[in-house]
Amino acid sequence: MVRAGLSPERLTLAGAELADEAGFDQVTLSALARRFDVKVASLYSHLKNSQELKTRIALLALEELADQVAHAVAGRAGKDALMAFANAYRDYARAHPGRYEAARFRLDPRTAAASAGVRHAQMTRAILRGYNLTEPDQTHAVRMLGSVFHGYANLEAAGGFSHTDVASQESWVWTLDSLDAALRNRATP
Amino acid sequence: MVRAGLSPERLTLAGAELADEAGFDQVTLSALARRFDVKVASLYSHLKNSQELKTRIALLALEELADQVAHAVAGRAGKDALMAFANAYRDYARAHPGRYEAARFRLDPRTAAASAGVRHAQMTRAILRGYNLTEPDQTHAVRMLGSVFHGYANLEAAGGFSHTDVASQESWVWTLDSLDAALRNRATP
DNA sequence: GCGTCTACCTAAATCCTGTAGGCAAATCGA
DNA sequence: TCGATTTGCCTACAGGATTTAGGTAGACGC
Repeated sequence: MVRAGLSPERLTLAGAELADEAGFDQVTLSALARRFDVKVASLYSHLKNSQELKTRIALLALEELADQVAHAVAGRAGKDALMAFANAYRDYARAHPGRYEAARFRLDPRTAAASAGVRHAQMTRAILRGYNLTEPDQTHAVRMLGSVFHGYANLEAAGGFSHTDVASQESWVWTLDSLDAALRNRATP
Repeated sequence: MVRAGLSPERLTLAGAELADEAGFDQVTLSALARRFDVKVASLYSHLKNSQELKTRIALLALEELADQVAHAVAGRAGKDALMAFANAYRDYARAHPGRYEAARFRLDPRTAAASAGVRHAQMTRAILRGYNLTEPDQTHAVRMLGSVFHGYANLEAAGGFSHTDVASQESWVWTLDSLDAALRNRATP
């Protein structure tokens, strides 16, 4: 009986790949067991339950996304930083739809507070420094940007933008231009 | 043996209520059968499978949402119409979280084309008439507005805006003000 | 080499989906 | 009103996912 060499990390990674290939809701312990050619019960030595698997995939996705955004934004400011941030976000959602979906998985508050989600909020605020907003406007802006990025990625993933011949890329740039203008408008002199 | 008086319509409505109470992913034929005190297999006389149930709930939600938006927007124009539209959208998402989630359920293209989703798109374009946008700007704007509304409702439902003491309502108004300004900025003279 | 730990196993309970076939209530035609 | 047909709900069953309990054999420390 050769051992498969499972671990929470390998299972999480395989789960993330499975999510990208088949959708986050197709990520089951059974599917994962098949992928490793192992019996389902064996996975319970490494993961408490399927909830933990999903949580781990979500945390992985948040981490990866935060890394990519951080890398994209580094050394940029103002509109340049805004565009880099938004593009990193959208690119990740397009390249890793399952992981992106996982990143939206509802975490319990304690887990969320310890996740890379915190870095996302910090980076968003960092972007906004270039726009000279005072509180509470900065908080409002964080929420607005989060909504647009998330909403756009979501609708695009759902195929909502594929029924006209206007390219999604153009709408995206147009949207970011509009947001930039709106934020500059809000700047305190 | 008293008959329960099931029908696709009653099942759909009960499913929608169940979604609001417990979440769309908790909507199962089993749960529905329990609610009607009926055996699961009996439901298959009225619904092809659980996919059809979910699709019907999604269509119901789209219909209801379109009705509410249409009612809210009637007789308004410009920013007034934009606010009414956006508020109707958000209010529905808050009052009926499960149905709202259902409205985002991925429909196959044929079903989607015959759904109230079409009315949503039309109404969004109607709102934008007040901003005097030419194509393709109008399409871009439709996408931007859809993203913001959807993204905001989604993040709010996920509890993403409950960690600071800045009221979500204020951010919402601020966001709508910003969008209005951005759209006015885009108007062709 | 021996004992312990642990990775993976079998077995089984529970729950959800879906199919096949049966009985009785509702309905309709004469 | 009575008989035939339709149909609403049933039992039975099969398949797949989750999860727990308990067993066996490989890996590893001494």
